[in-house]
Amino acid sequence: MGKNCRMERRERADAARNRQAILRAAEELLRRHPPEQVSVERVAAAAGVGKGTVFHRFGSRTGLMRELMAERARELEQAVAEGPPPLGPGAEPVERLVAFLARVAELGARNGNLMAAHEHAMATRKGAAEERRESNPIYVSWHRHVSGLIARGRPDVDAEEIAHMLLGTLHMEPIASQLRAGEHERLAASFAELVRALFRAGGG
Amino acid sequence: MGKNCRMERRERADAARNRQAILRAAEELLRRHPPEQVSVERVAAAAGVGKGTVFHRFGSRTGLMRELMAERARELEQAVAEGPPPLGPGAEPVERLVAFLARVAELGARNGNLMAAHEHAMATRKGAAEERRESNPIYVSWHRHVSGLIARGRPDVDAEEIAHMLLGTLHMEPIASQLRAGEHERLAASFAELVRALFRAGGG
DNA sequence: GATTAAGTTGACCGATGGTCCACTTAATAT
DNA sequence: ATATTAAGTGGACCATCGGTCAACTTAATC
Repeated sequence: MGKNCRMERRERADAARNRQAILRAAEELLRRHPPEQVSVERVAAAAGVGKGTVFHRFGSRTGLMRELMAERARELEQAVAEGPPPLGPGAEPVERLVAFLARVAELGARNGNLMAAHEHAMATRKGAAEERRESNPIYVSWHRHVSGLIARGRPDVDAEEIAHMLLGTLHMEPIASQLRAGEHERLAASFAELVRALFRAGGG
Repeated sequence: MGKNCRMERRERADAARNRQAILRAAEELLRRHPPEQVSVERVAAAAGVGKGTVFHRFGSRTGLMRELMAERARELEQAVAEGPPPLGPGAEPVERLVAFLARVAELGARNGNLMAAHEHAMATRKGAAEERRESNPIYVSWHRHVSGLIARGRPDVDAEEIAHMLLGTLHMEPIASQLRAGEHERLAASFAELVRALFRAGGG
């Protein structure tokens, strides 16, 4: 019952170091190469570990990409939950939505091929039912946020469907490559245009 | 200079037969299985031909999917160019756009995994610059139509971007699976909602 | 029936995501 | 310090994929 009686065994020090090395290596490779060229083996080599280690840590290519994405999304998630308006609570739904989508676009722009890589990983053979069914938790949380805001502003429309449509944009190749080039303002502007039009049309 | 002096050598009879067999087999497999499980080899086996024949006919997996997609799109393309309103010329841009997107949704619903398969094929390693740059001609033509209609109704917005956003919807996994389940009306309704809101917001 | 270009095929290639297990090593208990 | 041991590691190995190719067939022509 001493101070070392932790039930949850911590991750070993070398394991934690390797986890970081792998994540950083994947990040770096993804910044410079299209996702289909960033194989697990290359990531492992760049991180200075064996391929098996990557799979041991992240389970699958999808798992690695998911973790990378989660890392990027955490900051945004917090800003949404408890940050200042218009992103955080307090502002009107329209403004919150516009602000959120702008940030998502920016996040897409800063992360190069990450979104595409995750999509690509999901589309790959092995991970059948389990991996793909519940999709990725970040998408789910984003979708909940967006569809919640839409529902508050326009209770009469199919908010969930429209939220899927808006977020789907990020996974589109023509737009993704635009984001990769840094042009996130263009997407943000069109997001704003669509959202404002939608809210105005019903609000009177 | 007799009656057989055709310069354009026709496709041989057995080749034409195999082409059809391959297309139909791919169609059938795609109706029942997720795209990543429909390998070229399986298509070939189902069509009763060798793998090499598929590549000889269609060049690549992408080429096969593209052809399948083109086959499905031809009918729609013609209806748009010279059919009766609201799909064809004559109706207001809003109505044409709503009608067009409804048909696109329906097309997606009837074709199971075709869109996803094409996307999946595009994301696959080999076909680097050439295959991917100009994207697929069907998408380009759809995009031109949609962005043209938007520009006519709302000259002040970024029509090309918004057209990408609307069409991008079809490539989204949550919505694609909805379409696969036959629920194309739901997508069509949200398309209509968004488009009407967009046009109303600017038209006064 | 001969000629020939078009078509066909399956063994083969390099690469990928993922598995496995013999081997190391960090954290603990003594 | 040393022993114990569970966690971690690495890379040969596997099935499968898209794609290539050279030897072989065959449909269309004269």
